Parts: sequence; C-alpha cells; structure tokens
Amino acid sequence: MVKKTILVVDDEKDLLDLIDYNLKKEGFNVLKAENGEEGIERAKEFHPDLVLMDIMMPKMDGMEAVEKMRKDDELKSTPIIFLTARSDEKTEVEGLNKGGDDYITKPISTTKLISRIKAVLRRFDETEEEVNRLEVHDLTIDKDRYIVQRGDEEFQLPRKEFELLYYLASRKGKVRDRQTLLNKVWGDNIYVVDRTVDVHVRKIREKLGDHYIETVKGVGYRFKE
Amino acid sequence: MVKKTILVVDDEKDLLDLIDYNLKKEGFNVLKAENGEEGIERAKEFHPDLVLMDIMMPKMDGMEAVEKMRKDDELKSTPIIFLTARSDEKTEVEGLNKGGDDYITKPISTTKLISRIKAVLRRFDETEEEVNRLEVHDLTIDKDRYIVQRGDEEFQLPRKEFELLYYLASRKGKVRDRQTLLNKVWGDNIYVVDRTVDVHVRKIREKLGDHYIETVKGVGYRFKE
DNA sequence: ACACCCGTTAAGAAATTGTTACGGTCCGCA
DNA sequence: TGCGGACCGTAACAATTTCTTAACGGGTGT
Repeated sequence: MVKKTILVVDDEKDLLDLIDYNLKKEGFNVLKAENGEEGIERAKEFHPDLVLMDIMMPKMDGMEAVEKMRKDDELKSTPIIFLTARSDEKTEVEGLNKGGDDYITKPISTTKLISRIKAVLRRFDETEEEVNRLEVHDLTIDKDRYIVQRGDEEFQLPRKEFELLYYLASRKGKVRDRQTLLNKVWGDNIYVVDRTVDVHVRKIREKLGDHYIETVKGVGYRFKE
Repeated sequence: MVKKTILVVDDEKDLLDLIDYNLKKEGFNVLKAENGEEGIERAKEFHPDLVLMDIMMPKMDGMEAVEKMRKDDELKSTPIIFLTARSDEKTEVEGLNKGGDDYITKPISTTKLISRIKAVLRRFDETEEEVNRLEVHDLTIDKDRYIVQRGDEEFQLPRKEFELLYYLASRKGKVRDRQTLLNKVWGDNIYVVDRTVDVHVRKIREKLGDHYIETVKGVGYRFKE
C-alpha cells in the first residue's frame, strides 16, 4: 500500500514534532507547516491526502486557511481534521464541515488522533472510489447524491432529467440524436416517442437555464463545451 | 463506575503479590497467573480490561503469550502493558506494539505502574468510544448503546430502524436504493420486499422528524447533508 | 405557401412513495 | 404455559411526483 501524506499545520513547534513523530511511526509521510499561509503553500505543492489543521494560529488562522483551500479546485476535496482548544470553536468548525472532515479537541491523545485520521481516510477512500461526480462549467453533477450544484444553489432534478443531463454532460460537446438518448437514458427496448426528450430538455433548461444544453437542428442535443 | 479487571502475569511470586496488593488498593479487580499458558487461560475465561505481562517467564514466555492473544478474536484488542527487565527487550516489544499498548521496565515503581495502567485504560476507552459513534447534524447516533440523542432527548429506536438510520447517516449525502439498503442493513441473502424499507423510514421520521432522511424519487433514500 | 423540425404547454397515465392496518414472531414475565 | 407488548414484514389504498403524449405554434429553408 502507498503511504499516505499528511500535512500538519500548527504553530506550537513541540506539538508539531510530537505529532510528526507519531504519524511517522504509523507509516505516514508527514509535512509540517507553522501557520496557515505556509500550510496552503505546502498543500498546493504536495497535495496531501489529509490535513491536520490547528484553528488558532498567528499570521493566518486555521479557519481562514481552510476557506482558501475550499476555494481552490485542487484542494477543495482534501479532507481536513481540525484541532481545537476550546469546545465553542467546535460550533464554528461544524459550519465549515464538508464531506469527511472531523475535528478533535486539544489536549490530544495520540491514539485517538491516529484512529480519527484512519477513520477519515477510510471514509474518504470509500467516497473517492466511485467518483460519480462531474464538474462542467459552473455545475457539479453528483450522481452519488443525485444533486446538481451551482455555487450555493442545489437542484434536485427528477430522475430522468438528471440522468439525461448527466449523460449529455459526460459527453460534453458531442451531439446525440434523440434515439441515442432514449437508448442510453431510457433503456434499450423501450417504446417512447422521441418528442419526450424535448420535454425533458426543456424542463432541465427551465431549472438550470438555457445555456447548458444546445440544440443542433436536424440532429439532436449537445452539452455546451 | 465499574471496576476494571487487570490480569497480571509474572513468574516472580513476590512481585505478583506486591502488584496485586497495590492494584487492589487502587480499586481494580486483579487476576494472577504465573506463566504465559496460565495467563492465556485466565484471559480467555475472564476477559480482563488490561493485561500486565512479564516478558521473561518459564513455560511460555510473554512474547509468545501475546502473539497467541493477538490471534484470538476475543482477546486481540485487549491492551497489554509489558514488564521488561532489560532495555534491549524494549525494542522487541515495540515490534509487537498495537493500539494502546505500553511497556514498563523493572524495577517497577508502584506509582508509575499505576499511572501507566490508568493512562492505557483511558486511551483505550477513548478509542473504543470513537468507533461506533456518529455525529450528524444535531444527532448523536451511538451504536454501542443503540441510542440516538438530540440535545437532551434520547431516542430508543428498534434495531432495524436504528441500523437503517446508522447506515444512511454514515454515508451522509449519498443516495442508496432500496435493494442496497436491504443488503447492507438486512443482510445479503434475505428475502424481504423492498417496500419494507419505506415503512422503516417512515417510523424513523415519525420519531426523529422528517428532516433527516430525504427521498429521492426513482432512486432511493439519502441522509440529508 | 409548404414541409419539416423544434419549443412549449397542458393534461392524463404511469410510476413511485406515503400511510395505515394487520398478522406473525419472539421474548420477557407472571 | 399463557399473556402482553415490541418489533417486523406485508398488503392495500391514498397521495404525490414524474413521465409521456398530443396538440398547437413558430421558425426556417425550399
């Protein structure tokens, strides 16, 4: 198995070294950073599998660093475990909480930390395994969740609409005629009038806007490139 | 609090008695064994919370006994503290080190021994706790106790309902179709109508409210993200 | 103007889920 | 052993959502 890399961001040097030592003993690669700014830099450079982030730090604190990470396409899906000293920070962290993240309060028990890390990595691996998620233009089409996102908006499309969109988006730029779409989305031996596709396309456009699915007259539809 | 049981395995009878005396004074239950073989027997019978194991012993030495314990499903997660006379044994012990284990060198200081024991037990309790507890939204889903908490409220869900909730919550956000849910929660080769899932979902919603489990029509259910 | 294709809408059909009620089973307890 | 209750699975019907169709209208090229 490949060693996982963990980036630890904390301004207390002693704690940093302690964690470093313990993680290495467990077979992880460890990167260290002493403030948020440095943390971001390292993260961008090395793409760690997980980040251990202290909340309270000088220069750029943990929350800020995390917000920056979330906005960076390369880093936004990296799982993060927060280190918090006070429990009221917990609430704040929960607000940020996405995906497989977690938090742990100081003082830190090494075994607990390690079991948390392993748990998060395990969870994360699971979710990563089957990435049925498409990102096209400003849309995220998440087949695991059956949800389409654009910025903060979430769209719950009905099944056929969702699958049609997903199919077209996964072949971005390629034109598909109605019959092909029916075969692929509806199923092979199904008797449905091809006009049906139009109606679904229209409903998608109604919800997401006209600018994703283009009509190619006389041929079919295409997801805009 | 329930008394913890500690199994002490050492061939020096005097030392055994001394440790026994001190541990009992601290409020532990104590089991004694004079060699590895006897140690394993007692461990199997009583499932102690922790084992104090001498390395050098006649008949079956500590290392061997520990290896056997590690292979036994019932005992493999029992924490062990090793007693070593020489520091070069220390290295050997580290190789075996799993979970919350520790070692201590002879001659033994009683107070040190006790504080180590307490530390290991504490660590061990902590990690045990972590494993089966989920915190999602305002819910705490505790699989050890089969209890769901929300603030001060406690809900006692029946087994199937609990497990269904737990499964969905542990895959927060991901849609699961009924068949998958049946496989994961009910079991692989079980013949149950998928409508059954609906009924259980309904019962969960009845108790906890509608806002945790979402329906994705045509697909399945999803724990709200 | 005609033919063809697509967009749009509304309405009914079909599919899916929600809800309730009921019978069976298991277990604890008298 | 018999009783009561909790739990589970199922069926039936209601409610809701989704899907499909048909029909009309507009645009475009011939």
